[in-house]
Formats: sequence, C-alpha cells, structure tokens
Amino acid sequence: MTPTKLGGPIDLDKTLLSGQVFHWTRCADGSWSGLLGHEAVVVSEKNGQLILHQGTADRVARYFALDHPLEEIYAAFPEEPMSQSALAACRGLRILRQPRWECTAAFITSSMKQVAHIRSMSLAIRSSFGEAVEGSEINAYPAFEVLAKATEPALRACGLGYRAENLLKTARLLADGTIDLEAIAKQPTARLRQTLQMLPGVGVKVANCILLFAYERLDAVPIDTWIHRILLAMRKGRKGTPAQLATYAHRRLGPYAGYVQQYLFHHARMMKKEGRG
DNA sequence: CGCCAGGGTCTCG
DNA sequence: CGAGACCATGGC
Repeated sequence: MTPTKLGGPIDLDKTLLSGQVFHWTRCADGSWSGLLGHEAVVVSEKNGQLILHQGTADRVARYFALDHPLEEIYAAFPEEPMSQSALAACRGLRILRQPRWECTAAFITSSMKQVAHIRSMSLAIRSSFGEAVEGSEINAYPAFEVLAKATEPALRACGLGYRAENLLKTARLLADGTIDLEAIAKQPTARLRQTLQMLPGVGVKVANCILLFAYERLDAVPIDTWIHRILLAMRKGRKGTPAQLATYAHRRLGPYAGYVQQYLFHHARMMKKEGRG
C-alpha cells in the first residue's frame, strides 16, 4: 500500500521501547512491524508524524492514541524537576490503547522480570499457541480460550516459571465467563482495579498497568521498583506504606499521572542504559 | 558469578 | 495491619 500520514506528533521509538508493549520489532530501516490483534501492521515516523505502511488507518491511529492531547497533558505535568526533565527527554511518547487480554496476559508474566524477558516470553507464547498471520513474522497472541486449554508445563516451557500457573488460572477464569474483560470496561476506575485484582497474578501494580495501557485510565500509576525509588526521592526519602505512596503519586503527578509515570520510568531506564555505555 | 528484575500471595507476629 | 519468605528464570 502507499505510505499514508496518520498524524502526530509521536516518537515511535520511545513509544514502543518504553515497556508498555513487548512484541514490536524495529526493522533495519527504522520502521516498526507489529500486530494489532490478527492484523499485521508496519509503521514508521517522519518529522514526528506517524506513517502507515501496512494496516488499517483508523485502527492504527486509535492504537497509537493519536487523539491524546499531548500539549494539554504536558501542561499538566508537575513543575517538579524530575518530571520536567523526563518530559524534555521523552516528548512524543504516547500511551497506547492495547487489546485488553493481550495486555493483561503480558503483565501477568511481568512480575520480577526485565522488559527484555517479558518480550521473549510473549514471543514464545505466540510461537507455541498463537495463529499465524499473513505478512507477519510473529503469530497473533493466543485467545484466552486457547490458553485455557494449555498445560502448565507447556507454559513453563515458554520461560514463565511460577507465573505459568497464574496465566493459566486467569485464562480459565476468563474462558468460563467469570469475568468479561470487555464488559467491565464501563466500571469506574477504583472498582475496575478491584475487579482486575480478582485475576490470579494481578495485584495492585499489574492492575494499574492494565488500567493505564488497556482501559484508557490515564491517571492510573503503576508503582514498580523504578517508580518506587523515584517517588521516594520526590518525598526526600520519607518512606510510607504502599497505599500512602500511591496517594502521594496521585496528588503529586496530577490528572495525567499515568503519563507522567511512564515518562519517569522510560527516562530513568534510558539514563541507566547510557551509564553502562 | 551474583545481583536484580515494570510483584503477587501466603504466613506469621 | 505490616513485615518476610517464597516463587523461576534470564539479562547484565
């Protein structure tokens, strides 16, 4: 197809390398290939604009959240120095709108894992259980109905370790209709967080990742080890319970706290990578 | 090689 | 309620 300009501004590398999604692959020419469900997509970036090379324009534009009002979001960033330097370093990073199940499954496997290994687990699960997609190197993420029929050893063979049991139990809860990831989207955030935490392997941190990345709750703040350290630094080392830290994050990071959090997270990781050379 | 990773859950005091 | 142990695996 003829390359089409979809809009922007966007920083594609930062968006796809910031640890919110794990299956995209950067090609030698700088373009990115990935999947939206069962559709193969190829995109690139030119002058801060998203260029579509393969895929359905409106679906891709929605996935990359080109409608998020970045300037309004940036205006709501805290004046606080760490947030401002993260903003300066990560302009154009967008929070994607991911498929619910795929995002839920990926973050169930994420506990005590580095981003690189979450990716390898995702690819292994796709390879073992997913359907082939024409025009794509990788398979689609398997539906929960498919994983519900898998075995724990088969999931462990994908590198999941103790997380295999959680993913399997969650897939079975969804397959038997106990929870409907689409129907619960209309719940208010606090209740939706509680509902998600009914899934095995989903605690408050993973629930907040799912809220932010798959349910458009841009004020949700996942507090992992990185954000934990950053919040403690903002509080000048003053400690507190997880709930107190969450309340602090909410108040301090503002109405788009999830966006601020993602910029802080990505910026901190990139700084460490630079430090290693 | 030893440390730590986008944690959750259960048990104990 | 809060702290600690335990859970597998791989990158660095």
